[in-house]
Amino acid sequence: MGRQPCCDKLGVKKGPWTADEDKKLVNFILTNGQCCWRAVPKLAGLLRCGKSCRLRWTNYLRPDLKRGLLNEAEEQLVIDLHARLGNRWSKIAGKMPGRTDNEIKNHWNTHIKKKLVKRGIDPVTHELLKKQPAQESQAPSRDRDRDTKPESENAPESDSVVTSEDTTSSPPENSSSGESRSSDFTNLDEHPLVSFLWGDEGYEEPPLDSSWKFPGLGDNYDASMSFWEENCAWLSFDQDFGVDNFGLECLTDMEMADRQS
DNA sequence: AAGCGCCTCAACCGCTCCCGT
DNA sequence: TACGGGAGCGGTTGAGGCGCT
Repeated sequence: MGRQPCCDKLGVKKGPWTADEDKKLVNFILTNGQCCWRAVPKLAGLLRCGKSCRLRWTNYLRPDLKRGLLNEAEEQLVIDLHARLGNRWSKIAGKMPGRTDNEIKNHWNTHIKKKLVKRGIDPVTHELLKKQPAQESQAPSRDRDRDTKPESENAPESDSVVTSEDTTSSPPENSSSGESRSSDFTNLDEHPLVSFLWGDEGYEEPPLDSSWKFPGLGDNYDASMSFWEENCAWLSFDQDFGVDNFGLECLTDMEMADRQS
């Protein structure tokens, strides 16, 4: 139907985000909250399309994001949820505070899929593969080496479908996107994200509030990033995301919701 | 030390869903 | 109820990183 593109193709920047752009976006969202994404680039002074801004925020800049690889419990949780929900990554991510759909999707495609195949499980149906492909995967290859961590590799597969019973270790108390956590900061000075972003030298002060500067931070983006990672741990699993439980109940709820839809 | 090939993951694209009118 | 517009979702891509030869 020739839908209107989400943004003018002309004059819209693509590709990796710069620290400067990140700062502008974060400044804007922390100040104004998430309004309509279409308007964000213009208001924030970015030459990006709104979609791109939303993606950058939800997948990378959001304060409540955990970073780093999924741990074993999280992986198992992903497997369980995938068995129930299929490729509905956003729903899966919704049950894993601090993780994004993109992150989970990537991890699934690059790690979990392979592991399941190695264990003789079809990653699509979560049922046992007819012919154990374990042997096939023995073929020497570098990535196998990388993947070949002892941890779950030897897990016996007695069930054709992976169940949730063994995921009681799953940490998240609840779900909910936690998208607007930034509003919890009454003083933006205290916002670690602002802190780390200011750590980048050479950035021109935005017209918002010069008091946001944090000279104590590192000089480069990476250093600041690690600062951010360290200081935002509280935003991950320790945080109350507003949903009571993250056990099987949530799955039941999901199933109910699915049935309704 | 250099070159090559594979892997990872951030970002894009296009479709679907949802909501307001 | 139908339509249009915006947001969200899932699949895909490609640049950069890393390990092996």
